[in-house]
Amino acid sequence: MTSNQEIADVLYQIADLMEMQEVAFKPQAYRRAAQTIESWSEEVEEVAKRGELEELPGIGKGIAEHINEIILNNGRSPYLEKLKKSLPIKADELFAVEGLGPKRAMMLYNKLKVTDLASLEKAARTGKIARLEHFGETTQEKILAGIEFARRSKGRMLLSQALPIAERIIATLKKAGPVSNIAYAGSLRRKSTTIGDIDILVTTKKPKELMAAFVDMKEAARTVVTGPTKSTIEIRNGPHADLRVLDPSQWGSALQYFTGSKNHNIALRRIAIAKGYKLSEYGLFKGSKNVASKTEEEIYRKLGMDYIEPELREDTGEIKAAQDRKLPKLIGRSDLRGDLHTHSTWSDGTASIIEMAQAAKSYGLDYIALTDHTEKLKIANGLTPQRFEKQAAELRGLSKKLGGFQILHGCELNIMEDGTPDVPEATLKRFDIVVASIHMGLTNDRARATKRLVNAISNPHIDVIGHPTGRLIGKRPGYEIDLDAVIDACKEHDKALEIDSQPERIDLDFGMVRECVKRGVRLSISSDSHTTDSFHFLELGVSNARRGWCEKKDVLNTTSAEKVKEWARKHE
DNA sequence: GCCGTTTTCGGCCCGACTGTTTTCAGTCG
Repeated sequence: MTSNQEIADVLYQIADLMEMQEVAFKPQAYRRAAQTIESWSEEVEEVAKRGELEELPGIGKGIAEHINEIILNNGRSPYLEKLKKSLPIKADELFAVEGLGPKRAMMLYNKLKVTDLASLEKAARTGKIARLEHFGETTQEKILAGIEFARRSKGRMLLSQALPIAERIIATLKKAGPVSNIAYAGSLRRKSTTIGDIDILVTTKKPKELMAAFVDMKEAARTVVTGPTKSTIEIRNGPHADLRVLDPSQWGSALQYFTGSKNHNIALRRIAIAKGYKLSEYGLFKGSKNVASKTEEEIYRKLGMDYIEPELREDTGEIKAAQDRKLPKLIGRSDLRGDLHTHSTWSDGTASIIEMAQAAKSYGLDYIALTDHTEKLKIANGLTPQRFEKQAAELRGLSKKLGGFQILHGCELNIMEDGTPDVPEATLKRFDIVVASIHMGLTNDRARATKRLVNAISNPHIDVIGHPTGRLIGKRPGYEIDLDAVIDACKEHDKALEIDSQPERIDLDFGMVRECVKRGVRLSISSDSHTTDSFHFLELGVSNARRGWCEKKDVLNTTSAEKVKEWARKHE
């Protein structure tokens, strides 16, 4: 099986090399196709088998042929290899250096035989770049700084890491001068799983003071660029951050523009052109007349569509849905009434049951399911059937102290190699709800992992599959699963799949969430809390669910504790 | 190479900032 990411990477490489040879328009076409493929929730290899590649957006006859060839050769592309022979450049490495694009990279290759990051660094350190025509000392210095940054920032930041940085910048700016509007935009506002850099927009009567405060922030390691309306700094040990100062009359168009995504904006601008408008960050224009720019809402309205929430702006069908007035009414944090996956000191949590319950209550929830680990997960101090009995006794004693807040008794059991639980049936029967997860054998192949999950879903005592793909963002990809087969099993047995909201998990990913929503599979958004201060992770899970077009009705824990128990009881 | 509210050819998003030019190309988002 050749993964979607592998196919997309090949197409990206083709685009890079073509761009360096100054091939017109094709690079964009290949990149657009690559983006479609890496965000496609179904395996593209399956689409290819059905002969339906050309139905995917941005993929026509030519690229479909390339994809078939890549699949046939197990991920290798003879076409790319031929390109590389004529131009042996690691373009993706070089383009990651700030200020280096196709033209300059080509010049460096022709004059200095620069092909990758190492040879680029050598050329810069020996002063050869500064002596080239059209380059200079300053450019050489910038390239060296860029190399360092590219090496350090390989892999993007988690959403949960970027959010507090953005909030700190906003707090600093608010102290520096009067601001009428301030917000973060970009992938942060769209709540992407990972974030490349941070975009802050502001309207103010004191632009100079705010720009100065921004580049002088104590978190800033250096200034990358600075101008009257735009500055970029590098956060110490962190990402780049941009500040843009705007006129209040252009707040909506600028927020729309800088929120992106790029593909969403390109699609919008095409629609604008078709309607005789021009859309930019300064507004929607008919000739030289500004017809909408104060709010995002009026821009979308003028373009003949409903307002599109930032989380949906990826050009994956949201524009058509907005035109047809068929956008989903997205779930919000306040729709969640409980949390169906939490831990206590009985297994590997850091707080007692009562502390966890009180924390959940003050976070605004009505109930939690206590789902400590089971016996086979030794490293997490998993509970034996006897200890679960004792835990049940403690729970009975607690119920009076919680003033209406409910604790469901559950567990997070281990799905063993053959798909069976590591808990005897008699013990399983006593739980209000059972979450089942794969913790061991994470390297199973696709067929095996799928079979384990399907077996678990078919078990009448199991209600929810926890972190269904086992991924850790930036650390391990997780096991591959046949989502279709898992969805079929969930539909057949009316079981739920979890969106685990731990920042490095966010598992299911939004692409798979969207597939579940489309097919009517119930979801559970849970914090997987091991500490009293983890319940706010639910906001990350909700954002991810929103990116997957999820509504309140799709999520199990938007109902009452009683309804959840009733649903679980039906399985046995 | 892809696509269609200009539909099978002829387009393909738009503007700011920088460095090295001495009027603009390259890069970025």
